Amino acid sequence: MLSQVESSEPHVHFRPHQFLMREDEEPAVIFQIDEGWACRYRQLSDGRRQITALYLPGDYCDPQWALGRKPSQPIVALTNVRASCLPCRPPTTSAGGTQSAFWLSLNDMIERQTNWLVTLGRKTALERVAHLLLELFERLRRSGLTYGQQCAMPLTQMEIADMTGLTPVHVNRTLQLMRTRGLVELQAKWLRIPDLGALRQAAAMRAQGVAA
Amino acid sequence: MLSQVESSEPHVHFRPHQFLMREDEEPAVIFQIDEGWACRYRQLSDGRRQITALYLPGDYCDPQWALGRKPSQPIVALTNVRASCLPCRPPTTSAGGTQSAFWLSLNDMIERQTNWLVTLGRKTALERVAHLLLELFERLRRSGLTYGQQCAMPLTQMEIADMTGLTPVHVNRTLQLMRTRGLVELQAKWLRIPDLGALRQAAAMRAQGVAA
DNA sequence: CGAGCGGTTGACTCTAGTCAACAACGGTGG
DNA sequence: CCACCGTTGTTGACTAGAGTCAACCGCTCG
Repeated sequence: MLSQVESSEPHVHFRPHQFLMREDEEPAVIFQIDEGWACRYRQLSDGRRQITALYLPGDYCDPQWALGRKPSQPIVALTNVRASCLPCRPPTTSAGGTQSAFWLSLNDMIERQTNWLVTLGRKTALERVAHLLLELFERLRRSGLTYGQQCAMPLTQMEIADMTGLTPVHVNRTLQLMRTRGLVELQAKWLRIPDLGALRQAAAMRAQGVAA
Repeated sequence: MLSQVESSEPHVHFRPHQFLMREDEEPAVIFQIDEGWACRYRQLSDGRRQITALYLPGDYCDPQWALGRKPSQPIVALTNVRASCLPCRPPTTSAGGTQSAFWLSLNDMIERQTNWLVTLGRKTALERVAHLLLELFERLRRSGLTYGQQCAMPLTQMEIADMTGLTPVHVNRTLQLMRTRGLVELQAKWLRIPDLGALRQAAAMRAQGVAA
């Protein structure tokens, strides 16, 4: 169930539910996801689970490992994952300064995390799910993984629940509501967003700069 | 209402409700809090507010500014604040590597933020408030600002609510409950924790390493 | 063919939110 | 010195959004 990383091998594969990293393990490398989705989470002793980060193609996993101590949360593959292995102390630290793609990606991750604090603390179920689907679409679009108004959406409703802090049942009802309002079309692990502006409004997100 | 920072002056003062940084402003310096409390927050268009970070004495404000673009959230003083001004591109970047106090503090901040994702996503009102009071006490203790089982607690119930994603009314009821259970004594902006272990359990936090 | 997972729906419960009134406190200005 | 006023804290009655429990469907994969 645990990944066997060979330092001489720059690529690794993982199956769904396979760990990329276990809690309190010393990371040997930082992964860069080439294909597939993964997530970081914490599980409480009574079973409640919260997903705290989602890793999509192109993402570093995890950039924070370059900063300090051991990871405090496990990371698990959600789909089949193909990843490259980078050294844990990226040369960018001393070389390219803080403006390198690597450090900017850490900045982005912190930014997303902060946005989720607002969503989990203050938003309704519909706003939460809208935030998630919107973020997925826009991140995938930046990586060229969208097709018109559509993109892949392999998450189960259970996983959406663990991401949005809701129960699977309520996620289901919320998705129904969004469908009837024409905010999203979601079926067969495929997402279509008819009106991005409407979804952004439903998510109560900050207005998005066009040039960004 | 806005701070006047002179680059030749290494110290600045702020009054309660005064901004250390406004949204989308270009930071000229990174503050290090010498005294007092501040917070970062986001406010939604309908008034809902979520505090996303708390800055206590010793904290950098904000370490993330060394990484990238403009801050997307305002920072405001909660009490009187005295702070030092550090350059935005800390020499530590190229010099001391990623193990410097500065980068470790960024790591800590991300860690705390991740813990709050779990709390806001999955925990009950009592667990949320317990998490907050516990974190405050332990951060202040690390800075030598606790006195036995006690520490300062200048936050209003309104601010606790904006931190924990609750309403002020419910924060009040929750504090009452915690008082009757003997978990905390809180009065006159002063917090006493009779049994740290009990509070940790009530907060449903990960068990804390003794040596940490 | 059967088991198990993911999705759907209904009925009911309960935690937290809302609205409203009032008390306690602190600072300000007459 | 004290009356006034805004802020903070407290309490009660009621509401609503999300959780719980349970049943059932459809599909995929051994």
